[in-house]
Amino acid sequence: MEELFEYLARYSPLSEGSKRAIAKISQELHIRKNSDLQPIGHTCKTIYFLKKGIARIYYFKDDVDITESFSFEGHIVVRYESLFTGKPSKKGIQMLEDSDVIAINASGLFKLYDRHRDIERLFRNIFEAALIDQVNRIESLQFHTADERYKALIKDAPDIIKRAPLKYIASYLGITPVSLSRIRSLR
Amino acid sequence: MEELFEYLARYSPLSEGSKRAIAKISQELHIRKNSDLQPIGHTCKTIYFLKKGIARIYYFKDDVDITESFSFEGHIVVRYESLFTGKPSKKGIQMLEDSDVIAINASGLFKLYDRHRDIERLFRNIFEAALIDQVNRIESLQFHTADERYKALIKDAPDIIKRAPLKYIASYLGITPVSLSRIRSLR
DNA sequence: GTAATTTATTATCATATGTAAAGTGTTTTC
DNA sequence: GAAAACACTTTACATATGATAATAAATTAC
Repeated sequence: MEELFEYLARYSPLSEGSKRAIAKISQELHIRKNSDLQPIGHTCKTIYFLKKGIARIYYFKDDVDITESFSFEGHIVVRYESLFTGKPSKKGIQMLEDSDVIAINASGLFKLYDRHRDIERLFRNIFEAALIDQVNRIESLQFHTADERYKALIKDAPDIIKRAPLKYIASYLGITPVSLSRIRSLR
Repeated sequence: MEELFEYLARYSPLSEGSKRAIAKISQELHIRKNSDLQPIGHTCKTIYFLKKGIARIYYFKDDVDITESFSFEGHIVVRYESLFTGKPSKKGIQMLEDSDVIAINASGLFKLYDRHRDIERLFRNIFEAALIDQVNRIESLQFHTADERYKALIKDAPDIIKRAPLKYIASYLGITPVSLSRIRSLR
């Protein structure tokens, strides 16, 4: 659990009691490469922290597999639109490598908000940071070319090329694998 | 202020004392059509509630004016990436009509969090909802055609066509005005 | 109210990306 | 380790969108 608390401490401090409370509603999981951490159709009731490994959130649009986002070790994975609405998500979470994950029970966490104000504040800060990330992603999608987005991705996460199949990277960039191949062949 | 409190009540309840505290750090403004509520380059230190009128968040990319988002009466406008980082925003907020706005001082608001837990909780809820909106916007930009995005926009906000210049709508959709003209002429 | 400016449309041509199909290389399965 | 499945690249052609320019329509300024 230590990695998780190091991550959380980056957002705001937690009392020892709050840490114990979070530990109590969390459990460590090992997930095999290519298997689903959460399948499509389930309601998101868990906040996952990636200790080791890399994940993607994906869904199907007209039978085409679309990668909405990648998440790396040392970060959390959440399907916000399901977690905060309580509705089933049409998105799944798949691990792209054999992975170690800490699963935090979300309804348990939200209950802790009342008695542990530092926890509520901490997760408010985490979700505010996530909001910033999403705004920046929109900017990237709205007015950068596919080529620019690809360059930005490999700058941001150079090892993504080695760790995720190009077909997933392509749909993440909003293009087809064929088009990504073309972009890559220009270098 | 009543419209503001009706809006806030949709997210979670506020005590009378909390309402008074918010009113104290808020002020009503009248803004002329086409003028900036917040110019580019300023740090976002205010959360605006639109009583009447319509706003856009915009910025310049390579001298081209880009509309990042529209906001309508009965909703708030915030440049999250600046509000939560404290960094100057490269985005401005412009009113597209003569407008009535309630300006909530953000640092004043954040100070209220300590003594008014209902306020912290309320704004956590508001920002969580904003996070959902951004996730959905990403999905729209990532895997819908410009034509689909245009249809979705007029379904979502039919009067946007009458109230915002098409050039702004075009850049919001991630296309040029010429391309938007083409899309529109197909109907 | 007229002139000047801005906004929107249309046409033409260029470019980027999509689709489909074929071929090559890699991984998985038994 | 061979066969099958999958991933990636390349080519050819189709389509959508961009860039530019000309024109028309609407708005703004005086």
